[in-house]
Amino acid sequence: MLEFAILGLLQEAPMHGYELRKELTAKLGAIRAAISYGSLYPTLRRLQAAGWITEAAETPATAEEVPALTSRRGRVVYTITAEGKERFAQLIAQAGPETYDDTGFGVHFAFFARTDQATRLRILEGRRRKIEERREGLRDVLGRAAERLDAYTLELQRHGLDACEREVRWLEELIANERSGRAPTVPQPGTAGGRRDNDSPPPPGESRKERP
Amino acid sequence: MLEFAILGLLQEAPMHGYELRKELTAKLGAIRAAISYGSLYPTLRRLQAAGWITEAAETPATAEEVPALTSRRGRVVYTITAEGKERFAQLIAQAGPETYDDTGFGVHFAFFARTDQATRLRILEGRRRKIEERREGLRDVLGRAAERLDAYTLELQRHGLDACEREVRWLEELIANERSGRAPTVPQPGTAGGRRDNDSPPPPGESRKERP
DNA sequence: CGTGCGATGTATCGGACCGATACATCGCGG
DNA sequence: CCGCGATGTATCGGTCCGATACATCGCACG
Repeated sequence: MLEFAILGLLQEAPMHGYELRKELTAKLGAIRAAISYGSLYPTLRRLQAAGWITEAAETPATAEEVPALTSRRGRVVYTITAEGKERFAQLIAQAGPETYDDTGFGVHFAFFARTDQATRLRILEGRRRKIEERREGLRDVLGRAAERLDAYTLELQRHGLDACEREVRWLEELIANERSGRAPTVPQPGTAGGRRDNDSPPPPGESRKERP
Repeated sequence: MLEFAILGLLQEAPMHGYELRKELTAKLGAIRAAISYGSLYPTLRRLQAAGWITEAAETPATAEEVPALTSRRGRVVYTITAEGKERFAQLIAQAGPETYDDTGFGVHFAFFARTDQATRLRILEGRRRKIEERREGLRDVLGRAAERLDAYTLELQRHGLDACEREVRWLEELIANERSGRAPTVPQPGTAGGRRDNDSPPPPGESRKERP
C-alpha cells in the first residue's frame, strides 16, 4: 500500500522523506492517521533497491561554494524512474480484492486521477460489494444474535451498520457519476445545481502542473 | 489490542481458538474485518506464558473410554486466570492515548459493559477530541489546500469529513447519556419513546449469564 | 548575547498484526 | 464411499507502527 502511494506521489514531483510524509498525510488524511517513518524509510529503501526510484543527495543549488564545514547532512531527494511509473501502472491494473479493504480502497481512490475509468468502476463496484457484505453481517448480528450481546456492543454495531449504509449510498452515487461520463463530485443535496461546468472533467493521464 | 479483547472475551466463558475468533469477529464486526490466526495463536501463546490464561487439552467428557486410536488431536480450551482478570482491569484503567485511535477505541468500547463509568467517560471524551482534531485537519485541507488536490482526492476528504462530523455527534450523544446516569442506547430519532425501562442499565461488574 | 525550543530532517529496532499456507478431523449429501 | 465444506490448530514471511535517537536551523524570550 505504502509502495503504491509513494510511487503515485513521486509522479507529481521529486521529494525527500519528510516532505513525502507530509504530502501523504495531507492526501490520505481521510483514511489513515499519518505514515510512520518506521515504514516510510524502509519502504523507500526497498523501492530504490527494486529500481523504481532513485535517491540523490541534495546539491546546494549553485553548488561548490560552502563546500564542507559541518559537513551538512543533506536531504535525500527521491525521484521516480521509468520502471517505477510502469510498476505503478501495473499495480493499478492488478487491483485485486485487497484493494477493497478500508485502507487499500482509500489509497487507490486517492489516486483515481491517474486511473483509467474502467478500473475506477471496477474498484468502486468491488468496494461496494465488500461493504454490502459487511452490512449484511452486521444486520445478521443485530437480528439473530442480539440478545447475546450487551447494550454497548449493540450500539457499536448499529453505528457501524449506519456507516456501511452511508458508504454504500456514497459509492452508488460515485458509480452512477462514473458511468454517466465525468465529474467525480457527488452533487450536494443542499446546494441546488451550483456552478459547475468548465472545472471538473479530468480525463485520465496527467493531472496537475509540475513545477511552479 | 488483541490481548485486551481475548482477556475480555474469556471472562464470559472458556473457549478454544476457533470459537474465540468467531466471537471476536461477531463482537468487533463493526470495527475490523476478522482476526487472523497468524495473530491469534501467537498471542494466546504469549498470554499463556505471562500467566494470564491457562491452556487445557479437552477431556472427552466422561473420559477414559475411547482412549487413543487415531490419537484425536483435541481442541485446546483456554481459561482466564485471576491474574488475567487483574491484567484486564489494569489495561482498562490505563486507557491512554492509544485507546483513541480507530481500532483501539472500538475494542475498548465493545467491552464498556466491563468498564466503570468514569473510565467510559474518559475514553469517550478522548476519542471525541481525537476525531475533532482529525476533522479540523480535513477542514484545513479542504479550505487552504483545495486547489492543489484533484477532484477525487477532494471528494475523499469530503466523505471523511462527513464521517468525522457524524461520529462527533454520535459521541456527544453517548457522553450526554453517560453523564445522565444510564443506558448506552442513543435515542433513535424515528422511534418515539419506545419501551425502555427494566432492560438496559448495566451497572458495571459482570454482565451476562455464564453457561446456558 | 546566548540559549533553549519547536520545526525540519534522517534513521533504526522491536513488536503487533496480516495473508497465505499446511494439515487433520468430522458430518453429510450425492 | 467419496468428496467437500465446516471445524480446528499452527507457522512463516512480510508490512507497518510506536518509540527512540540524533543533528540542524531559525527565532523568540530573557
